[in-house]
Amino acid sequence: MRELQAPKGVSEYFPPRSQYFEFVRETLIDSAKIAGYQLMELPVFEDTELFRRGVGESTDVVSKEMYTFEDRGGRSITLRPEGTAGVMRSVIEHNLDKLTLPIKVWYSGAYFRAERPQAGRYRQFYQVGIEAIGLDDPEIDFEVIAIADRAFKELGLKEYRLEITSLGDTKSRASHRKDLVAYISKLKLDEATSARAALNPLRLFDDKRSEIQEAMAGAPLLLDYLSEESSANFERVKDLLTEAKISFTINPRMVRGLDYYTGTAFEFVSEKLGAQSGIGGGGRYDGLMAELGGNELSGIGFGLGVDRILLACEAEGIFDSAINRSDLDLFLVALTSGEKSFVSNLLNSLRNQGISCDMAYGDRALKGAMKSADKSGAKFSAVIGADEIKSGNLSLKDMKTGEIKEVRITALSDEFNAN
RNA sequence: GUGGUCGUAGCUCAGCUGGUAGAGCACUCGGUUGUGGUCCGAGAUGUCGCGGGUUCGAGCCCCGUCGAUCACCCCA
Repeated sequence: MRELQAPKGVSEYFPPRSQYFEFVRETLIDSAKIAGYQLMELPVFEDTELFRRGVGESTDVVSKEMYTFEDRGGRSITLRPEGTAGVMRSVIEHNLDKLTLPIKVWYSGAYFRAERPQAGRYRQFYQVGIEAIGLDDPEIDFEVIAIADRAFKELGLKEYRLEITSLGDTKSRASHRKDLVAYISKLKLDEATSARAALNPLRLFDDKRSEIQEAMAGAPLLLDYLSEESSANFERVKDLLTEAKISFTINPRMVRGLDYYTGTAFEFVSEKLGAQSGIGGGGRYDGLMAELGGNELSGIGFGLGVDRILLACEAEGIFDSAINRSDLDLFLVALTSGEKSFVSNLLNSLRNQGISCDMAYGDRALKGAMKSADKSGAKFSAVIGADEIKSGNLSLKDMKTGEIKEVRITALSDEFNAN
């Protein structure tokens, strides 16, 4: 074991793979931005109470997966396990709900859950999320789903599916729950499972064990209990998705892990990942704002798992053809150490003019320096020796074609700005 | 939190029934005068995850531990 190593279960991204991570994250964010969502930058830690009330005591996330500690002032602090609760807190705290509605925000960052690590499941993971608050309308439900779907298509993902359902309103949920509990009480379950069912009977729908799935086959479905309004909303969302040619399947057994969801709920699942195949999910939450002490505003949002989406992209071979994503225009090589300060200055002045360029550092032989030029992925390279400095001309080499053309050193910036 | 598998050079891995380590890739240098990507040659590299035990002797066996991985639970 190394003396120092990263804590268990964290994901890290470094070159060259970090460029794909960045690409994925930026693509997800762009999809939200072009729909009018604005940045919300929030703390990674919050008062523990926020998640207890916001996410729900009955959830596994709160009951056993939070990183909670006491700070120096004796306050109970928790590393955010998800993003929505923090957004709500901030909206309420800064009275954003008094402004024009809906509030449409996006956010991105690290989240923390103390789970056993697994492929696609990390203790620190990254999400891009959006929330549209203060509007209860199928149109906005559709918009939120479409933003996620557009992001995935933009990335080039094909092997994924969208599952949707409606979790109904408070009344429909209550009557369904009553029947479901009655149904479950007749089943023979082991201790752990019935304890889980007692906390949230819906969980049993999600159990992967075949005996449980068989036992649940005849269980009453929430979709059959929807109120007229919920049902009409759900129909409208489905129609909009169909019109937009966003394919989906209805999964009446879908369960969301956090307690606050109501109404439209959805999940994007990659076909190319293992057990942790959910690449994004979200839904509507009616009672959350009020629960946290704010106005009775409804909202909808999603969280997209950047780590898993990156994994899915790789599994689909999306980056195979992207051989070179380097941003460098030019790579300079000093022939001998005598030209290094000249090159260094030239480099600096080119950068001042907005040209992305780099140079071979250290005392490497020309062959080695050219190798680093190659590896840098720069579009052009140039060797600078005493001759070039004297004449003021250099040979600009196109690294792809090998073509060389003479350029005045003073005209270098024009050469690149023209492109 | 539960269970399975695994942990050898920077990376991917080989190492027979225990005798103190190897390959490919990558890396560095070179193949005569200042141009990379192919080819050829040379070179460097490891406390075999860590700790303990068994043994004359362990990378290979046993125990523990840390980590990874896969599944359950749960979820992004």
